[in-house]
Amino acid sequence: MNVQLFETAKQDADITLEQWEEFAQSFVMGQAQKGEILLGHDQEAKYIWIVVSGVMRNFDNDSKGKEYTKVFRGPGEMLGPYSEILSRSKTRYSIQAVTQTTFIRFPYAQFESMMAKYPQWERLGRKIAEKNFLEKEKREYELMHLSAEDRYQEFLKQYGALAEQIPQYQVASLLAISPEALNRLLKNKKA
Amino acid sequence: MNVQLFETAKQDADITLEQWEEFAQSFVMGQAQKGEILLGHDQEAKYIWIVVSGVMRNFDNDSKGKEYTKVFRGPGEMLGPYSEILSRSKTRYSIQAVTQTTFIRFPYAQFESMMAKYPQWERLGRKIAEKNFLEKEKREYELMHLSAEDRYQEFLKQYGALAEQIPQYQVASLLAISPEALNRLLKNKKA
DNA sequence: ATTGTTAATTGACCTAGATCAAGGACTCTC
DNA sequence: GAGAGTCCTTGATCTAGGTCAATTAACAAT
Repeated sequence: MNVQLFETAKQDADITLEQWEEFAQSFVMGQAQKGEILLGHDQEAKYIWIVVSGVMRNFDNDSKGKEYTKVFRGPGEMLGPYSEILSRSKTRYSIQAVTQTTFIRFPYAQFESMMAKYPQWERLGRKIAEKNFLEKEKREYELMHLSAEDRYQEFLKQYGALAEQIPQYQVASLLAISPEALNRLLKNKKA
Repeated sequence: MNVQLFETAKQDADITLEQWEEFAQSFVMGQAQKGEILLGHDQEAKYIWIVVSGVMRNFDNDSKGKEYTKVFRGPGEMLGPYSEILSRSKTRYSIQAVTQTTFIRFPYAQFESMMAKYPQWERLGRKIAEKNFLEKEKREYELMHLSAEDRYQEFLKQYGALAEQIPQYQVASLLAISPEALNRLLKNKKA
C-alpha cells in the first residue's frame, strides 16, 4: 500500500524515496469495525486516512437525520476532512468505516511541512488538489444534469467492485435520493 | 486589476514583482459584447480569462438545449476551461460574456512554465487548485442539501451586487431549476 | 434456537419542480 | 413607431422522487 502510494507520488512529482520515508514516519496503522466513526462531527480536522483494506466514507446528516455521503474510498485511496483542513474549520462531514477496515493515518501537518521543505511536495500537493477538484466537477455535473437512475449507473461505473460492499441506503445517500427511491429504481431494473 | 491580482499572488505565495512581470508578458487585453461566446463547445482548452469589468460565465447545455451554468465571475476573478485543461480534453463548458465585458486573457501554458521554473508558482498553483476545490465542495453541498429557494438565497449571498447584472434565466441555470420555477419562487417572495 | 437490531421492501399518498403553451414587456433596429 | 428579438410572467398539467407507515428479510448476540 505504502509502496503503491510512493510510486504514484514519484510519478506525479519526482518524490524521492528518502523524502517519502521522512514523510512516512508520521504514519500510524489502525483498524476499525464496520460502522465505526473515526472522525465525528464538529471535531478538529487534522488527519488524513489511507485505506489499506475495506471501504470508508465521508458523510454527514441534516437536522432531520437524513444522510448525505460525499464519497466512498477503497484500498489505496485517501480520504479525510480535506476541505475543513483547508478552510481551517471544524468538521462538518464525518469519516466512517463502511466495512471492517485497515488504514494508515497521518497528520496533514506532516504533509504541509514536506511541502514547505521540498518544491516537489508542493507540486504533489497541487496535483492532489487538482485531482480532488476534477472529482468534484464530475460530481457537480452529475448532480445537475443526471436523473437518479443515471447517477446510479455512474456510481456503478465509478466504484466497480467496491459497490457490492456498500449498503443500499448509503448508496442512496451518495446519489442524494431516499433509500426507498433507490430500492424502487433497482426493482424496476430487474423487471 | 493586474495590480490587485499581483497583490493576492504575493500574499498567497511570495510571488515577486519581477516574476509577475514575466508572467504578465503573456497577457492580452480584450473586450466582448453581451452574449458573446469567447470559447465554444468542443474547442481546444488553452486560455484563462481574468474579468476586468462586467460579468462572465461558464455554462453548457444538454441535448435538449437546456442550460447549466457552473459559475459567474466578476471583476478581479478568473475563469476558464480549468477542468478541461487539467484533464487535457476538449471543452464541455463554454465561456460567455454575460454583460459587456473587458478582460485579460493568458495561455495556461504560461502559468505552467512559471510553475516549472519557480517553486513559489507551484505553491500559487496549489492554492488556486485548493480554492477551486473548496468552491466546488460548497456547490456539492448546496446541490445535495438545499431546496431551490435556499440555493437562491445562497446565490444572493455569494454574488452580492453582481446578481443584478445577471438575467433571471441564467440564474435559474446556475441553481439547476427551470426559468419558470425561479420566476414563481420570486413571485412568492414578494407576496 | 430465540430475540433484538438494522436494513430492505412495498404500498399509499404528497409535493417540488418540470414541461408545455400562450401572452406581455422591453429593447433594439431600421 | 413598427417589427423582431429577448426575456419575463402566468396558467394548466405532469412526474420524479419524497414522506410516512407497515412488513419482511438479514444478521448478530446471547
